[in-house]
Amino acid sequence: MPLRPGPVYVEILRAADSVPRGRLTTFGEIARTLGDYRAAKAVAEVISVMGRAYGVPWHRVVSSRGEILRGAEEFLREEGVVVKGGRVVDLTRRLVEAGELEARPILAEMRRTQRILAERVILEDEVERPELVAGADVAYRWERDEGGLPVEVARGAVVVVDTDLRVVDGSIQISPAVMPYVPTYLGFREFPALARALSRLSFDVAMMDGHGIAHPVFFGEASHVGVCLDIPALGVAKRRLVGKIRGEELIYMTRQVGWALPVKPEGRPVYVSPGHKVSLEGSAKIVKKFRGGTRIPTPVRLAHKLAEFPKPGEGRFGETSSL
DNA sequence: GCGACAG
DNA sequence: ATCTTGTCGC
Repeated sequence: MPLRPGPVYVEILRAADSVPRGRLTTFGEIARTLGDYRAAKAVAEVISVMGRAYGVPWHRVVSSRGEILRGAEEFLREEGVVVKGGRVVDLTRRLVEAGELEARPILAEMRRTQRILAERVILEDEVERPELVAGADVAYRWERDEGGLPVEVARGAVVVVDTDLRVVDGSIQISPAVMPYVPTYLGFREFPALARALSRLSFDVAMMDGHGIAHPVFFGEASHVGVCLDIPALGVAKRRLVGKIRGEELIYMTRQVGWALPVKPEGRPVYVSPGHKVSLEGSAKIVKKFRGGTRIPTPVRLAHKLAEFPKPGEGRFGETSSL
């Protein structure tokens, strides 16, 4: 099966390819063309890692302050662009703005999909007393395909844990990443790898690294996975994406979307939010029950470890540990 | 420099 | 998330 970069990677490269010789654009302009300025950092990474190998004029894409990518200076000079101190001098005059770039507003389309699917989220407990919790996480690595082209690879891992916090089952699934990490679109990035691993196992509720409804359109990764696989799911995150903390409640747009559960009296809280077929109360209850003395609950912690790509020379059969 | 947006 | 040296604390 040949590795093909997903549509978001393709649109980023297409946008860069539409910048003519002697002109420039920015990571942010490309991100806005895709439909969301939040993708600016992802654009920078994709252009710098994939641009040269895919034959697009990567050197014509710079930061909003005119900072150029490493190695771009000689190519820009050759096109008559003046570079001084690692920055282009006349960005304004040469700038190709978002409206002139050739790319589809794919992130805007994905946002619409999130809004539609968010209406399907159910915030009631399907399972009253979960016995088996599936911790799920994904690790990433840039690799090269058979033709030497860089592709980002996802390694999804799921660990099923019982009420004694014992591992009873697990799965690892490797697949090409479908899109780079863009804040608020994490569900799209991780869903394929998670779905492959989750669909091979049986459990009562899935717990993943990320947020559930604590999201700008109430459709974080845990909601995405929960709705699309029609399984109970909840999110556990180390950092906040949206909302304000009031006591232990996480409030966004006048309603509670999750919890900021204290771990130690003075330590940082862990953010918990329902994804699908789990209630607010249920999500906190499950995390407390399956938390083994550490900040990150055991199922997610183990999944995180299992997802890691083995270092060269370590592990057998491509596995980090045996399950 | 500030603000900050999961992974 | 990944890249990475040393450092702090249970």
